[in-house]
Amino acid sequence: MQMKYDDSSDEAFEALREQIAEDYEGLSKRLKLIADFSLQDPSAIALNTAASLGEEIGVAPSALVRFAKHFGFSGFSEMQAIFRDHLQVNSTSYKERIHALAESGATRDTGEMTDRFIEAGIASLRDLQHSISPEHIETAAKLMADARIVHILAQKRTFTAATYLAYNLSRLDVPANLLDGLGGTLEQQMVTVSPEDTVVAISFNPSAGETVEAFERARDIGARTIVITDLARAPFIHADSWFQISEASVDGFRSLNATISLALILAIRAGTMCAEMNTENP
Amino acid sequence: MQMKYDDSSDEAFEALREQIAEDYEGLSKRLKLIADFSLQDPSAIALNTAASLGEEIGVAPSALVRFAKHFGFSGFSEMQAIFRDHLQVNSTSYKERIHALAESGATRDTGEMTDRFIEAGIASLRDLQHSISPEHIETAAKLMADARIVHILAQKRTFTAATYLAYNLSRLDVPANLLDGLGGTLEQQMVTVSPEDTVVAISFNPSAGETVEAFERARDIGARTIVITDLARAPFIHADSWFQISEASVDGFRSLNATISLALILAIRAGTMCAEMNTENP
DNA sequence: GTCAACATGAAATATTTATTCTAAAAATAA
DNA sequence: TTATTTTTAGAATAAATATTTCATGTTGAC
Repeated sequence: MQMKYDDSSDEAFEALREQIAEDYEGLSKRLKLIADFSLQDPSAIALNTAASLGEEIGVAPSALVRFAKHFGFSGFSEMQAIFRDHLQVNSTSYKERIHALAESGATRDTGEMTDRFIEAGIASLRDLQHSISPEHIETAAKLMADARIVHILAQKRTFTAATYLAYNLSRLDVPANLLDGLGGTLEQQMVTVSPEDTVVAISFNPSAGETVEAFERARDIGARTIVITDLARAPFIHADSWFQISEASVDGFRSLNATISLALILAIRAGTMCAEMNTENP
Repeated sequence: MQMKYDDSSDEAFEALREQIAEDYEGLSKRLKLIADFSLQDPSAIALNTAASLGEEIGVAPSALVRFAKHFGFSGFSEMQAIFRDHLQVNSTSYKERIHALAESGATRDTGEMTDRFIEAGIASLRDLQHSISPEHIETAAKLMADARIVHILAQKRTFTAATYLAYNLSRLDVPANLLDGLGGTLEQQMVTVSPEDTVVAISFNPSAGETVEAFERARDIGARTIVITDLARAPFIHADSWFQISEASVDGFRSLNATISLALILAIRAGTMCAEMNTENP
C-alpha cells in the first residue's frame, strides 16, 4: 500500500494566497487592507473573530464577509476554515493519521497488518519531523555533552529505546550509563548519580512508578534532567528539557520509530558537541 | 512533539499546561481524557469548537466547560483563548525562527541533520514494505510459535532490536529468552537451547564472530533458526527463514527503524498464532 | 445492600458571532 | 455640476456556539 503524505489538504490555502495576490489591484480600498493583512498574518485570520479582525484592520466586520465572497466563499466562516486548516496541517495532520491507525479494527491478514504497522511508523516519523525544533535538540544535546556522565533511566516498556540511546552515546565517546534496575533496585543504582550528571528519562504512559521516583531523586540530587515522553505530566514537566512525542499505535502496539530516531539524533548532536569541546580545550 | 518555549508572552499557556499535568490525578474520568488530549494536541483545542472537540475526545461539550472551570476559567471560551494565544505566539516566532535558521550555523545543521535522519528512517520503512512478503512472515512466525522457547541472539550493534523482539514476544506470551552474553560467554548461555527451540539471530555487517559461532551451534543442536540481516551470506543463508533488510544510513549511522518494525510485526504474528493454537488445543 | 456525593450527557437557554440588508457616503463618468 | 455606480458602515437578523440546568448514572463509604 502506498500512501501520499504530502500536505495536499493545504493546496486550498496556497491557491487562495495566490488568488489574493493576483486580484489585489482590482480590489476596493477596504478589501485591499484586508488582503494585505491576510497575506501578512494568516494565523490571525484563523484564530480571531470577524469583529476583532475588523477592528484590528480598521474595517467593518461586513467588509470581511464581502472579502470572502469576492473569492468565492459563502461567507467569512468558510474562508476562515481554509486558514485554520493551514495552521492545523503542519501540527496535526499526522496526529490525526496516528489516531486513525489506532482506531481501525484488528485484521487477520498478515500483509495488511504489515502495511498498517509500516504506515504507523512512517506517520510517527512524519509527526516527529513536523514538531521537532532544532533549538530544543541543541538544548538537550548540550545538557548531555556538559554532563560528567549521562544516566539513562530504563523502564520495561522503554528499555529498548534506552539501550539504543546508551549504545549510541557510548559509541560517540559521551560517557553513558544505563540505569536498568537489574541486579537490585533502581534506587541502589541511583547512588552513582552526582550533581554534575544528566539523567534522561524515557517514559511512556503508564509510567512505571520506579521511573518517576528515580527521576525525582535525580532532581533532588541536583542533576540535570531530560525527559522523552508521550504525555507531559507531573513530575516530568519540571525537567530541564523535555520532548513530547506521539507514536502511532496499531491494535494497542505502539511504534517505537519516533523515539529511537530522536534518541539517535540527540546522541549524535551530543557526540559532536562533546568532540568540539575536547578539541577546543585539550 | 511539543516543546517548552521560553517565550514570556506565552507564560499563561505554560502555567496552564503545568497545572493540568499537576492536577491530573485528582481529575474525574472524562476530565482526564480532556487533559490528555489538551496536552497532546493543544492546537486542536485552539482551532475547534467545544462540540467538535467533544466528539473527537469522546466527551460531552459540557465536560469541556467543566474542565475549563476546574482550572479557574469562566468557561470553555476563556480557556480556549489561552490556547489560541499560544498558537499565535508560536506561529509568529516560527517565522523568526526560519530567519534565524539561515543565520546560525549550529541550528541549521541540527535541523538539516534531523530532517535527513527522519527521511532515512522513512526510506528504510518503505523499503521494508516492498521487500518483505506475507508468506515469509508467516513462515518465520510459525517457527517462533511452535518453539518451546524463542532464543534471541544479541550482539553489540543489534542489542537494541533484540531486546525489542524479546520484550514483545514475552508480552504476547511467547516464551522468549535473550542471549545477551552478559555475565559470561554466549557459549555458556547456549546450553539452554534445545532441539525444540527456535533461535533468532539479528546480525548487521560486520557480524560479531560470537554471533556467527552461536548461530552455527544452534544449528548443530538441531534448533530452528531465523536470521534478520543486512547482508545475506554464509552461514546465515542456511537459516530456516531469513530476512534481508536494508537500513538507510546517514553519516555512517544506520537507522534501526526497519529492523524494529519487522521485529514488532514478527512478534505480533507469532503471538496471535500461539494464542490460536492454545485455544484450539487447550 | 443503601445512601450520599459526585460525575455525566442531553436538552434548554443564553451568548457570541456571522450574515444580510439598507441607507448613506464615496467614487466615477458625463 | 449631476447622475450613476460602487463601496461602505451599522443595524437587524440568522446561525453557530457556549453555557446552564437537571434528570440519570456511577462511585465509594458505611
